[in-house]
Amino acid sequence: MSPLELFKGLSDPTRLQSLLLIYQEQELCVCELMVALELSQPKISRHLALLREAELLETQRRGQWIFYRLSSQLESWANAIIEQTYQQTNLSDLTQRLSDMGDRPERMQQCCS
Amino acid sequence: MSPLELFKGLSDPTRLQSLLLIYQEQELCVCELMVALELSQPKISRHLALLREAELLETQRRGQWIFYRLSSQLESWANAIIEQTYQQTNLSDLTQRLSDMGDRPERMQQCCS
DNA sequence: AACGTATATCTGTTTTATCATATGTTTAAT
DNA sequence: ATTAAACATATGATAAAACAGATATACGTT
Repeated sequence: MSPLELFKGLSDPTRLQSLLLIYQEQELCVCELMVALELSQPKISRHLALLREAELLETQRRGQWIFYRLSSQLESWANAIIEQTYQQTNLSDLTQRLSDMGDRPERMQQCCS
Repeated sequence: MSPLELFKGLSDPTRLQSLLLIYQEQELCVCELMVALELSQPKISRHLALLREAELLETQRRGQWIFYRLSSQLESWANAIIEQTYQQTNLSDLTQRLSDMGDRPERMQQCCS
């Protein structure tokens, strides 16, 4: 992945917020992002597909949910840029709506942090 | 300047290369970027105008030339992202064409480094 | 059947490229 | 001094391309 592809991925508010929130939460599914960003399902899904095609995100299906997380292939410079951006961004509204959300899918136990 | 604006600015190859080369060289005028990137004058000029409107670059006229450099207002997180991107990018072709260029505008003496 | 997600299609908007031209500066000629 | 030419850059207009959003629908799982 090149810097240009990273910047294209992050140059849209839906994608930027989605990626940063996923970064913060380790992983999220589409329905959680819909609630946090207050956007329609196809809109979220379409932007996540772009981030996945850019190899910024990867997916894992667990039951009926598809969880998105940062690609495990991400190089360190890309991680550093995401971290710096995260430090610079206020996600409190999104985080709030996420924690107010009912019926969130259950997570696997994080047995070995 | 927000992360989103920075990423929009850097999400085009002409703008990304121009900005990184300016970062490396301290300052450059349009005619130097034309040679280094092998692109037309209006194309370079337009993209630089966008970067200036995004407050990523600032300009200074000296004689018939207009020099572009990184904005002195840039916050440190933005500088850090640019530096990381620079480390990750190979500008040797551009740098080569720049140093092969004849008739480059003269620089002020850098008296006090 | 119900739920979560993806995708196709169409539409409207934004972005980019190109050509022509305008602005401002320097140099040279008269 | 004044004018003209040459040069560097910016910008207006238009066309082409890329992108984003909405609705409807398809797919896969429970």
